[in-house]
Amino acid sequence: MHRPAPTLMDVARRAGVSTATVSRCLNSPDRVIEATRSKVLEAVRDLGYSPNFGARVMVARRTHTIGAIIPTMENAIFARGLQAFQEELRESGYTLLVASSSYRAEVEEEQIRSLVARGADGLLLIGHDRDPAIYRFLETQGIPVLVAWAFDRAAPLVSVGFDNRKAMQALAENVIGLGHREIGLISAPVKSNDRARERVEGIRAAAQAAGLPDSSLHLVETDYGIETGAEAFAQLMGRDVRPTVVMCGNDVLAVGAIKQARDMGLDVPGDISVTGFDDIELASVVCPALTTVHVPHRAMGRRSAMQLVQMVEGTTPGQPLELATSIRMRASLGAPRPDA
Amino acid sequence: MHRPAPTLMDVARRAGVSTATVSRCLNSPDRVIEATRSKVLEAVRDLGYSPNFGARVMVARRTHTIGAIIPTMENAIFARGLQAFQEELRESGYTLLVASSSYRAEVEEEQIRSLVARGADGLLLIGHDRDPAIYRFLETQGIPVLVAWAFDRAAPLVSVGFDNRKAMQALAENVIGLGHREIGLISAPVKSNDRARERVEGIRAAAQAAGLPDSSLHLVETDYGIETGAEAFAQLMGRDVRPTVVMCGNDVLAVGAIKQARDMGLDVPGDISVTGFDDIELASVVCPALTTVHVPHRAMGRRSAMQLVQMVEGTTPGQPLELATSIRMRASLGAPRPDA
DNA sequence: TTGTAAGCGTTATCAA
DNA sequence: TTGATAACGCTTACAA
Repeated sequence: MHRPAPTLMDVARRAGVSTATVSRCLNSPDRVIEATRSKVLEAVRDLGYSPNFGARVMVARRTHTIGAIIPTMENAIFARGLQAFQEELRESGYTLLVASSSYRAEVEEEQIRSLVARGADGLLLIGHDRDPAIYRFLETQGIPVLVAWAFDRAAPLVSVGFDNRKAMQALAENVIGLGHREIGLISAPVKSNDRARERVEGIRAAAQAAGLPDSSLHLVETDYGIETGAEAFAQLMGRDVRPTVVMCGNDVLAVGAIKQARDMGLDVPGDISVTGFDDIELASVVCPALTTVHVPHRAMGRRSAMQLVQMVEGTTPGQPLELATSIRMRASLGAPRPDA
Repeated sequence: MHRPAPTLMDVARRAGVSTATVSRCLNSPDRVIEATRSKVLEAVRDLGYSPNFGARVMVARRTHTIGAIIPTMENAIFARGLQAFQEELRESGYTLLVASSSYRAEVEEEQIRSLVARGADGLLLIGHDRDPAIYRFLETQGIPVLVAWAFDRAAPLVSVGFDNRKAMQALAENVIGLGHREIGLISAPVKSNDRARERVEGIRAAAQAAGLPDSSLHLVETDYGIETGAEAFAQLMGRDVRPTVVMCGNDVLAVGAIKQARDMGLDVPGDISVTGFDDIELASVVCPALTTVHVPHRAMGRRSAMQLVQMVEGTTPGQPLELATSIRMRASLGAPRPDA
């Protein structure tokens, strides 16, 4: 545990050559004669040599590493997209380093600095909402940054994602079209979370367009989780005016809502409709299956990786890419009871 | 994008001091007087300076980085434990780097080398099954390695986890106790996956102990996924002897099985019982709720982090820790039909 | 309290 | 084809 790792020098000594030759064997094997090469490679194996990354980076100025900071790993949404992101990166010869911020802005900032310090060649961030100071920092560091899971052509950073507002608005229009007039909303905290905020705004926009008064929207904010979704649902059901539908900011909250409805003996969608956002596996497994907005997570991950690699390699300045979402109509959404 | 990042030298020049002083300001601020310090810190801010990790590591020989390689990110099981792992690490001042191997041994090996090269102070691996050569490599590198999600006191590496075999055996005993005599098994591929293998063996052990012939076990191996679980289930149902229960190697496969049962018009557990392993959120959400083995993922993550930090800091040589699992009896498991 | 200078382990440029 | 040797950006004795 405390034995120092072998260095290039150790290998060179053992093989009876110079460090330069060892380095060449490893990096451009054809520039070295066969006999020397095999001698060196043998020494490498014997010693279990592995090049020191720090030293290598210091001289090469490139780490072939991409950093990603996501709000949480404990979340199928990011996990799936990230897996695709990493697969694509790997194919381009890059390694992915992941950190999670637990949805806390100050932790995210710390992680950004940490990944930059570690020499990440590029960064993937989720959403646009953050302290401008951090953008200035990234600017001076000259590190390409891509935003995913959101799309905003006007934002300071290039994004590959979808329009959260538009997507949720489309779903809300459907909901209102079915005749719902009192709409419950369960949202993740909107502070420093543009995705959550935009989704709520999408619903507002749809309501306004349909001529519904502001009072017909009943909002509860809560942390991400099945349990918290259930609690928020119970809270909504306890209010004076009961909504006929509960639209949730994501599938996990929605599943919590459905669970709570079951526990309260309410029929979904007979007594109350529920919708989600993301279309993770949970959505099609829960009973009744969840009506939700389908997000092309894997495509977003892959495209983000391609885009970011291009930015890092200087081929392009970074092009915003908007992906389409679609609505998955499933059993959890129905028309409100006529007598309600 | 191509502007070189500011160096310690740049900061020193701007603040009109030596590089040593700048370094001291950053690392031991009390060894420098207030006036100088503020001058330096101002220059740091102006320039958006961030220390070069490579250079720093080269001299400090410590990265305060822990690497983890998991089979996949797209999986609530690892995600939850890993989130806890990272939270605990953060509290101890370590950064987590995650890589995923897509369940491929050769990719895992590549990732191990990559993380080692990046100067990870310690490594977290999943399960014990891998090429001995890689253990030799880790040995020569002198890097502490901890195995999680499995427990085996006899294995070459210290593990923090649970006994997959014992856990599954306990569940199987329950199943057999209910009267099941023909048991379907859906397992992840057991090649280089000791967890999967041990779970199957647990069932075998229980069957043998109950005097069931080997022929009463009907095994299908398939990749991880809801869809693949569904296909495997359909395959089992198509065989000459229909099992009365299908035990799955994990919850995701089990949910696929339940889904397929529904699609085939089979009642669970009336016509066929289904069990899982892991107790992820999916398990309690699916209808009917899934009987499964509860694994203390978060605790495992936290304890692994604590253990690994201790190993890295040389406080202890690493102590194996076995965590207890328990059985969650839910609606998906019942007694077989008497007439079956 | 601050500055000077010697490494840390690589890679790359020259010469040999 | 190979070997010296000078960077790379930082920390840390040691000197001042």
